[in-house]
Amino acid sequence: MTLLPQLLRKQLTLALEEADAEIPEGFQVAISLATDARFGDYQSNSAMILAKRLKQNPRELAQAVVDAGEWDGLCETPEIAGPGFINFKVTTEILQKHTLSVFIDGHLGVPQAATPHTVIIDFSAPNVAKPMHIGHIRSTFIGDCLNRVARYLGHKVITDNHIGDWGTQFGMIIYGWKKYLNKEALAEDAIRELVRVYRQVNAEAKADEAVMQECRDELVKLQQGDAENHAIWQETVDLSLDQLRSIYDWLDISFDHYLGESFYNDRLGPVVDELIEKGLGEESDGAICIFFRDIPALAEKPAIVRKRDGGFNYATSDLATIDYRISEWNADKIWYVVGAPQQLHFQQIFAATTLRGNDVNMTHITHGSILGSNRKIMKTRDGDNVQLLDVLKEAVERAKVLVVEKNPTLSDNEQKDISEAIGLGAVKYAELSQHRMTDYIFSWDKMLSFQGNTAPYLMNAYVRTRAIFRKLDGNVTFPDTITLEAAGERNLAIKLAQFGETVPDILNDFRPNLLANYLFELAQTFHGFYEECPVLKSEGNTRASRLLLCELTSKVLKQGLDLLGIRVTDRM
RNA sequence: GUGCCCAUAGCUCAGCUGGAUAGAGCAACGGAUUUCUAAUCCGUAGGUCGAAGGUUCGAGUCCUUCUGGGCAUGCCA
Repeated sequence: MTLLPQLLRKQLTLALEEADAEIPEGFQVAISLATDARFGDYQSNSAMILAKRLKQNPRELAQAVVDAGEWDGLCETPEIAGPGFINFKVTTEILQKHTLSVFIDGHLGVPQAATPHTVIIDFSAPNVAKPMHIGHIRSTFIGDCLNRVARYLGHKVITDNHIGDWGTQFGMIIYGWKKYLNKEALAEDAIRELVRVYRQVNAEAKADEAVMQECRDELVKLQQGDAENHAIWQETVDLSLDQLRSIYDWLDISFDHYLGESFYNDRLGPVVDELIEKGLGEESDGAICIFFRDIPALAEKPAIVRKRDGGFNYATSDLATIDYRISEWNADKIWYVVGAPQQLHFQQIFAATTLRGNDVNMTHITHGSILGSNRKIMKTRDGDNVQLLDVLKEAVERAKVLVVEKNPTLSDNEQKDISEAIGLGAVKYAELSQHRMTDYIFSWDKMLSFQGNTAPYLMNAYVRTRAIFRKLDGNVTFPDTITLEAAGERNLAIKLAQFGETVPDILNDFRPNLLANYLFELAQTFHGFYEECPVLKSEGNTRASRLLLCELTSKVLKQGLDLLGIRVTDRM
């Protein structure tokens, strides 16, 4: 199916040719949404841009193009406005036809990717033996949303949770496990007990060098394959993963793989050997480094792939990971949803990958930080750090109070189900409706707000559509023609047509908030329609058309929210 | 020191490739409901887009400088 702006662009391009305008090489006419409803539905500034290049009067050029064009059946005669905008208002017939085709389309008007890619998305990546805190929601929710969108657009996506399951902290954990572990506490809440043990050992090791040394020894034994230590490590990882998975399940986020750092342990040495062999790895101050002398920004920023003590670090691990993803999964794109502080690291990794002769397309999808009340990044050690699970539970509890109040007759199970959809949805929406680059200060009230531009607002629009169909007796048959007369109907139809324009845009710059914004506008438009246009009390064609609009709104809201990872319920 | 990001209404934020009179939500005030679910709708009020220059027919958006924040800058990830 063809989107409305595509139809207009085609027609405008033809008009330019008809008007004998000189079109410079590479010039493409652009159609965008009207910035204001009184300008029509869509607008183009192409005449102004072209006039500038051709040194002509923009309004005259616009007029000539409009006069030369053939607009019948597509839109009303375009109007020239301001310095030379061409404003379009599509005809009711076209809009009606288009609405029906979106309604019938299995993808609600969202075009499929012209060239599907195999995309690896690397996101969330928590450390084991530590609880996920509020800072993890950005990578986790954005990554999950991009996964859903990319799949919806027809790409082959492989999600991989590159968990931090191998590192120096295991020396202390193993030492503490052997000495201080409370098995009962471990059974009750494994991560909490591991954190308790870790903190205790950490404090002890700081004060006592002998303890520190014992921790190092435990780590060395682990790395050398000591059976007991390996078993402790394995159990730690398993327990942590159980707990992480239960949170992901609750959030309806799934990964195809959980290949953490430990998985690549045996592959690190060979990577470094190969780098040395190819002349890319050089010794420097006892370490093996990759230098990027041809890249000005990185000229003085080598990547260390083997430390002076012979150990490897995360640059090595990431290179091994890339190798695996290319050779085993045939990745042609890799998206890293990781915070902005790691920019330099990824620049180095990407440059190294190019030097090694791989042409996989890699993107570091950065995001800002969640700050504490002191405007500093929330760190695990900070006292005011907020655990993710606590936020989720609080959100669901606050939602429950409202759900019970508004739906006293529903069963406990239904109330629980709705409360979870609302609470978890609100937290996800709070994150995803924000531009990913901006830093923001964590606020319970903002994160858990249910009023205004929030998930419950969108969910409520959906619930209103479902309520209408619940009241209908018998089966609904949707018409194969519709009429759009009232302003509310037309506005809604135009807004619905934009779903297919919005979804692909998300991946241009990896911006889930574009979808969130669109869905908010759709819900607003629907609420307006709902006030203005009674459905069940209307009759004939009007009623049938409105029912269809409601059903289409319902589908788009449900699908759109699903792309954000937010679930809808029929009541709330 | 160098590099990256950010600064928009009282508060929290949109504003994609420069486009028309800069928009939402929250908070404030005034209205609408014996409802197709008011978690809603309509209205009022609120701005020299951090500062100063520059490019352009046109700048919140691009360039330069400055101020104020955040982050990164070789052996933690």
